Amino acid sequence: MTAVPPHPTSADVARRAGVSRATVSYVLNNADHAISEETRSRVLAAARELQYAPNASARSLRAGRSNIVLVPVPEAPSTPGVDTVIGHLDGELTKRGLRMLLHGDRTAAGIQGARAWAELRPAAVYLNVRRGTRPAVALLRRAGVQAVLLGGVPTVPYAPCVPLDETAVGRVATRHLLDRGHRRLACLVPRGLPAAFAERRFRAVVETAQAEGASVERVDCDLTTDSLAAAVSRWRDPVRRPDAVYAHNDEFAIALIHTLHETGLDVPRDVAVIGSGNRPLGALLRPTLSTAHFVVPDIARVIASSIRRLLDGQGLDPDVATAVQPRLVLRESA
Amino acid sequence: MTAVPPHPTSADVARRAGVSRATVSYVLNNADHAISEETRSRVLAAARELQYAPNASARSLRAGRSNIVLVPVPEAPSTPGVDTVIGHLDGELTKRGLRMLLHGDRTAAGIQGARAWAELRPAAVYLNVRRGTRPAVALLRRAGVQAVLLGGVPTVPYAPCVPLDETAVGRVATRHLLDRGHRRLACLVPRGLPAAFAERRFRAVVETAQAEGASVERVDCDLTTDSLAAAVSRWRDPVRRPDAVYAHNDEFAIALIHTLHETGLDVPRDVAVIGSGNRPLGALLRPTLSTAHFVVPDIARVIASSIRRLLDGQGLDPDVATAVQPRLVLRESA
DNA sequence: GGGGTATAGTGACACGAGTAACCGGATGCC
DNA sequence: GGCATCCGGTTACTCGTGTCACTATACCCC
Repeated sequence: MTAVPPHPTSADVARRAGVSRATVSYVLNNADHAISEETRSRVLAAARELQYAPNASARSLRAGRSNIVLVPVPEAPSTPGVDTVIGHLDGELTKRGLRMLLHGDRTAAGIQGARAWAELRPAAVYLNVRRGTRPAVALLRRAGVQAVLLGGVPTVPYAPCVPLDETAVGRVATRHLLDRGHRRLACLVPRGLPAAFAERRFRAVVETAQAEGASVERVDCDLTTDSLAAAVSRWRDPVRRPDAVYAHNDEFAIALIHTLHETGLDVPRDVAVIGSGNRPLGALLRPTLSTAHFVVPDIARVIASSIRRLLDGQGLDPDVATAVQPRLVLRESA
Repeated sequence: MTAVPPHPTSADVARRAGVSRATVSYVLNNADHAISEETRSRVLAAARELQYAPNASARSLRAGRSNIVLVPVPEAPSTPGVDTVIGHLDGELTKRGLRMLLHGDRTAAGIQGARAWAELRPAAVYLNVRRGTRPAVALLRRAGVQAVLLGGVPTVPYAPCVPLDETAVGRVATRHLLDRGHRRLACLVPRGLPAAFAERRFRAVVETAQAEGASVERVDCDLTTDSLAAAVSRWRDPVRRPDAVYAHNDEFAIALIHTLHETGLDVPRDVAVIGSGNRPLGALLRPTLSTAHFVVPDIARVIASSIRRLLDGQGLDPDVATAVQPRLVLRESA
């Protein structure tokens, strides 16, 4: 391991171009400071030759902020679709001159996490409303974070919020089942996921159903043969069988349909099944899967645009409300 | 939006504790500098009361490096499992006092990307060997990045490398099919993925098979009914039918098995099928799916430990070689 | 020739933290 | 008493950048 020369600084560029460091700075940030075309090009040439890259630490120390948008993400991208939102978000933010950095948020909970994020002095932070408690937001604000944008429900008064409601897919799916005339529903409640997550979505389904006088059987299960078979076996008896099932997501829906077939029940004739997430496999296996899902690119776009607007002193993107509405994809299974 | 007070600095802590800023620094970094127990606790109390969080920019500017491990990730987590490696990696790095930040690498290609990463002056960068060209690594080194660790094959002479070979799962799966006596193989080559990715894995399968005198039919397809059905239809004729198929990954394997059943072919009696990735659904649908996969937690552990060791001036973790070997999960389909 | 103004460029300071060098006082040892 | 040593703490400099305030030259106009 030979000693490597240190990275060139703006002083090196200045020396090489035969000008002062201030001039280099003005040129490279093309500030509106009069600089002759000739020295400008000399500076640019020197920077290129030295492969100069400004030191982000020094820059954000001086500026008091960075161009970083920090996105704390949960350890496992368990929620299907969340990972893809983030993938799209990166591109959208880049278009707007910002740099997205992901940071696992499992390492520090509560206010500890906020403190860790604050250390980076990002320009903006986009995080789940559950993590964005009032003290956490206050801490980030004091740390100089200009835009703290929350995602999720319920919306809170102390920070702007993209009302991205994961339970909405459950509601939309349920409403479709009701529209088709089903009144005896069932809802899978996965054990593997964080309990509160599955629980909330179940409650949304129940509320939607009860408003129409429909019943909802609760089916706790996980993604194993035994678990699903046990749940399904008692549905052989038509009296105990629901008309339709909301399977929480497409993986469970596919597995459920498979298990129903093995039990001798047909989908959708005996039981209708609907999932959520719009996974590719759902369009492929027979019967093809009906599903409710978010329009990921639209959501990513309004989040990025809202962050940019907040940094520029404006409010949320007005398209937020429509972008967060889930869509239905109707195929054979329900 | 009311004006918020700026974030407290170490000077604020010093003022509150009635000591100098240097003392605060010594206490908070518990350097081996004699400080009385009494002032130490006064400083700690002041820091806690002010919710002081050090400014990472200032710290890394002064130190010339940060505790950041930057991991540029491709826009789409195309390789199933790569995303989960990263999830595990975060935890492993945190255990070792490092902070992982993910950065989309689609925004800037080639040396441009390296320059963007260099701006953050991370302590370490872990990136794919394809992105880690010689000039890119040299640039990072000159930018003060202490540890540049590459992942992937081929290994290169100019930087330490974790030889994580995505084609290895294909080889292991193929070897299993050969061991079972299959000599007429087929291999799915997905169109959706980056071409080179699918192509490399296909070639690995071909090489492994030819060494044993077996043939490999190439099946270009994507994850749609039409595409798979077209491929499978000509297999109704036993003369043209392969003994066994490597389906590239578990999603394709599940879809393929489904299509084969609809065509009237049984798995594994008529055709054996093996995937890779060890997805949960594979253990569930009938026939249960055989699959080759990487042991994600082990891989994450050796990567993290190697980064830590490189920062400490040591070499790669000696367990790297064994950790990157893929494992077979044998179930019903092959 | 004096005063105003635009142009091109420089000097110097601040941002927040880490740390080498220094300093006064108490203690120990011959 | 004289010298070294340890303790507890401070002063002052540094990292790389952005930018305010300033200088110097040239030009124009009354």
